[in-house]
Amino acid sequence: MSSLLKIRAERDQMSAIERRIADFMLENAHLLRDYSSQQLADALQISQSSVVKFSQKLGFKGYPDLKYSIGEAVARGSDVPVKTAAKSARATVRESLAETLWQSKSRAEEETRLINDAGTLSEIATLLSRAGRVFCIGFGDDGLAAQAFAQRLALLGTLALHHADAVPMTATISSAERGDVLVVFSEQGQHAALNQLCRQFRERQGKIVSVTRHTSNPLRAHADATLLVSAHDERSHVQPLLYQSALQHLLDQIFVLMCDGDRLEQLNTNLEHVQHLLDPKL
Amino acid sequence: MSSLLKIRAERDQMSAIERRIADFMLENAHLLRDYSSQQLADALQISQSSVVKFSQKLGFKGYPDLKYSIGEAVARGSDVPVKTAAKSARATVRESLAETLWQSKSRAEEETRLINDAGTLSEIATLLSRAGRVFCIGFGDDGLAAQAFAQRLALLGTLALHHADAVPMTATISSAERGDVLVVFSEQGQHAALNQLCRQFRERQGKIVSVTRHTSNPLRAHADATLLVSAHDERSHVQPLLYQSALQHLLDQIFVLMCDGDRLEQLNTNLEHVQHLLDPKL
DNA sequence: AGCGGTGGTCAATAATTTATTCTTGCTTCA
DNA sequence: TGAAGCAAGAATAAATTATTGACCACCGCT
Repeated sequence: MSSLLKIRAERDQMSAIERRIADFMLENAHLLRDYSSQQLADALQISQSSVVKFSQKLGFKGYPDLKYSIGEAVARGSDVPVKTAAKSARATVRESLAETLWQSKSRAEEETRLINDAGTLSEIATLLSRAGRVFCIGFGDDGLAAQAFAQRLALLGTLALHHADAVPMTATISSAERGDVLVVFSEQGQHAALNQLCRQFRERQGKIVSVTRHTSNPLRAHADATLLVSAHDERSHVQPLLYQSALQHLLDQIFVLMCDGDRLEQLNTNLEHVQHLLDPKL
Repeated sequence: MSSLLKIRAERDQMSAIERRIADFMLENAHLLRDYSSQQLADALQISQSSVVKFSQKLGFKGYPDLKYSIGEAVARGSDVPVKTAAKSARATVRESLAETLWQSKSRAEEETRLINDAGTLSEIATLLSRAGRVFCIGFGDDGLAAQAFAQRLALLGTLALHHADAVPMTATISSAERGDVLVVFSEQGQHAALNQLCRQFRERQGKIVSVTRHTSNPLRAHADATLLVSAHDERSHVQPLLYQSALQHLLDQIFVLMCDGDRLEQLNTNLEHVQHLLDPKL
């Protein structure tokens, strides 16, 4: 996996100084060859140990190891595109819109893949498979994702409930018991009401899965398992699209993982019923 | 020039020990990452200084520099192909789920791109931009897509209404007038109630946009403009995911096309408000 | 507001790695 | 034979990197 992508993916979750290091590396990846950890530290006016800790935090043995890895990434050409360099001709933009937008989505997907290890995904899939009931909650766009996910689960024969409002959810949750799972969708993970809800749910012995952006946020801390999304674009109207796409892909993976033997049959039966409902002729 | 090539070229005029170093590096280029000059020397039963001198003789600043360069060469692929049999089968399957699923989505996206020309997309974007009110309707998964789209439009300052039920929609539509647009989401396009609705809407001089799978279906026939989705997978539980993804991408394109000047400002204002709502602290 | 606790930073320093120096031994050629 | 030239290694200097411990800021909680 490209170390540059990894840096990009983790960037959100970094402290100010770490982010400066990350940015420097992303921008000057090809110059890094001539930088020792000390020189890099001097260039950024920070301490050398910060550079080393940065490297280790990303999972490398140390600074030289990270440097080596970046060297590989650059050589491989999987360099992070400097910017989506605002193309001059509007016509060009239009023609390739589908393609460039999809590329952005692909990048977001890859970043997201890097920060959720496969083990966690299957753990969550197992957790949901064995759950008594699954509660999904989220507001705004997150609410729609929650609802869609709940519908998917329902097709698999899992009892899944969804709310886009904290008040009825509070009531519903008061009946939760051991074995139930709460899936909380919150891009920023800052919503006080949701944290409250989690505490309440935890008291009733339920398991909590959080789905948030890859920043440090209170919601993650409360959760038994976390799903993380990374999606970036300087254009404020595009970023939400990328977030939604990466999030959806994550959920889709969970869904696929849950589709085994019995549940798959259940799904097929349900799909057939739905088909009939929509078009009695068939 | 690739450092590996250089080593091979110089090999013939090297001393015995240098040649052993050269051979070791050529054979184990991909393992060199984990060797310090001392370890390499130990492995070859030679002195560490010989390794350093070897590096310098070849024109590198020192051993790390040579190592870095070899890393690049390997990454660039100018090396003997590495065997990738390391991972266990199960782990590989798991890890690649994300990737293969995404590839499937990419395929669906591409198919979909091919059957909707850019012109149609911008026409629809224009239509929606100029619309008085936009009505979105769909059932099941389509309903969620409709809702999400309506929410997006609302953020752009367009008056957008959404229903997942034909009955209230009928009522709402009865107030439709020229300049309004109805966006009908229906994967199969077979739903009688929706056709009914379209007829009613057309009588009131509204424009109709259909969003369906790329089959011949009655809904397409009723529409002024059509969006088509292509998504195929033999696994019944995967196909809906692909459909959803491709559909979403189409809608995202429309959305991006609609984001210009005024509306973009409106969007940013709205996003800010939403941000405040979710996290008053910011 | 106050209070542990956590996490991040830096200066100092330890540890490791790399580079140089200096010595030795070998070969070559006058 | 002996001086020059060169390769290699041991010892050591230099550099780079990694760790430690102290300090501070911030966060969530009471």
